[in-house]
Amino acid sequence: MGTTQLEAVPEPKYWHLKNVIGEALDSEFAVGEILPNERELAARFGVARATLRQALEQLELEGRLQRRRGVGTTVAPPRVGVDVSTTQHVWPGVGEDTWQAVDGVAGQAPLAVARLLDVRSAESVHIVRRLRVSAGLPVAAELLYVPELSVPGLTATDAAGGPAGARAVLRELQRLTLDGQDRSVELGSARADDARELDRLPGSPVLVVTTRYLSGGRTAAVSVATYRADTCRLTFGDSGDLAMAS
Amino acid sequence: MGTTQLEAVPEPKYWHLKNVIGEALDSEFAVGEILPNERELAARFGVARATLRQALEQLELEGRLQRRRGVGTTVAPPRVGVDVSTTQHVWPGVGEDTWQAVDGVAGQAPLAVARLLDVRSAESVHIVRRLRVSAGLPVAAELLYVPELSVPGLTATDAAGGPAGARAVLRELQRLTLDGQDRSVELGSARADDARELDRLPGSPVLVVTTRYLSGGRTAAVSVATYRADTCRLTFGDSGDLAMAS
DNA sequence: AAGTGGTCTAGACCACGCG
DNA sequence: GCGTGGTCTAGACCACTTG
Repeated sequence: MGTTQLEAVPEPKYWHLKNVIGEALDSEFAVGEILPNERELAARFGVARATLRQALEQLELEGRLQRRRGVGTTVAPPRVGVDVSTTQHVWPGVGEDTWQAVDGVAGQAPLAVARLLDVRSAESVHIVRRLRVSAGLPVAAELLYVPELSVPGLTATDAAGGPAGARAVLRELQRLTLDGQDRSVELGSARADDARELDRLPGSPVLVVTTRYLSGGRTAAVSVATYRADTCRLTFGDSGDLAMAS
Repeated sequence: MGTTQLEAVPEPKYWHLKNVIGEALDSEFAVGEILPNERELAARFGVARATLRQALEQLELEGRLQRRRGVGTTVAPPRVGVDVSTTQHVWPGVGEDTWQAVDGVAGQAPLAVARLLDVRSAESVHIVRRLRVSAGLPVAAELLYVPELSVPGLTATDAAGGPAGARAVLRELQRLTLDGQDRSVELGSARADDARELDRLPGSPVLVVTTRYLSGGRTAAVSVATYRADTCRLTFGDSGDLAMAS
């Protein structure tokens, strides 16, 4: 009875730390400014480096910090709004400057994609690799899976081999009538190859946008685009611009 | 010269571990099955517990595992597709069973929301708290910010106090004509109160869906909905159902 | 009370970017 | 070569759930 419980809910140290640093970020740091290094920060707050890192990880997840090995930790700019609205209803690669074709190969779709395509998982499909660039920085890497059935006027050698092959597939795809598309967004972690192209470490959090392109009652193509979760805010608006900047 | 470098690219242990366990999950475990505990797994793989945990964290981020303190680690079911398509163009709370009103209070919007509402940050707004339930489980917690200007026929006492007040605000809002809406999705970490309602730990990854409701050339309301990133896949489709289930 | 995952420590070494 | 963040260890204790 005698003791009044002042700290009834002892919140974790890293959580408290995250909030403290977050507030400091708002008031005492400018975008792009570099923070003291982790060993220094840990010492300053009187915690182990691992605990300090847990706080920084959260802030990076929220897009407020950017950490680069060999360089340091900097204050991140506000997230970029990236338009992924589905209202345009066009095939990938039509009025293009946002996406650039990187490569085209023949291969087989992963199981989950094969199901969406309604294709035997061992069956060979065209795979087009594209990169989305915004303001000079890569924001997304895409794998576009196109069954050979969707682009009959194309040989395997046409489709393969560098950007030219990739563009050939996109061109053939655009000859079909697009009946509709649906799209989903979920959290994922970057595969090794995507991470390399996005200039991130393997496993970093990404937003995975899966789009199914419908034509003639079939799924004509499936796109799996992985967006950097730290720097991107996906926008779907009619009016597009949900600016939160100052 | 003598030694041939077989492991030219030493990938991190936790990464390799993640892949090994991930494959085991596909082949040797059923949904809902509980894994051996972390100390046991770490010993079995010959790594420190922290390293093992790093691998499990990634798998949980990808929605493949579910960990609960005091209980254990279980194999997660495939993510639930949650429809968040914007095509309906309706005010929140119209043909409702997916969302349930929890509470209504008067308060002031956080800075980022105040900017979207074009409202002085100190100005009092109605705040409606809602919970989205899918298949009996909470999947999202929402804060709906409604400036008093948008619902002039409502006193502060009408709006406050439990579910009834919340529903009063929604009802008034529906009297306006909805001109449009736009929406954005980004990664965030759960605030303490959201985490509690979603049955997660504070800071767990969430998908933050911000919706702006436009009426009469103004932003009549802003909704900030946080979805559990581990269990949810947000769908935007015309045809809605992007099922990846077996 | 026992067993689980969650937090935290104090160290060590590694991989990378830059001067 | 030096300083940075990234990985890893071996241990301790805490918070929670369940029998």
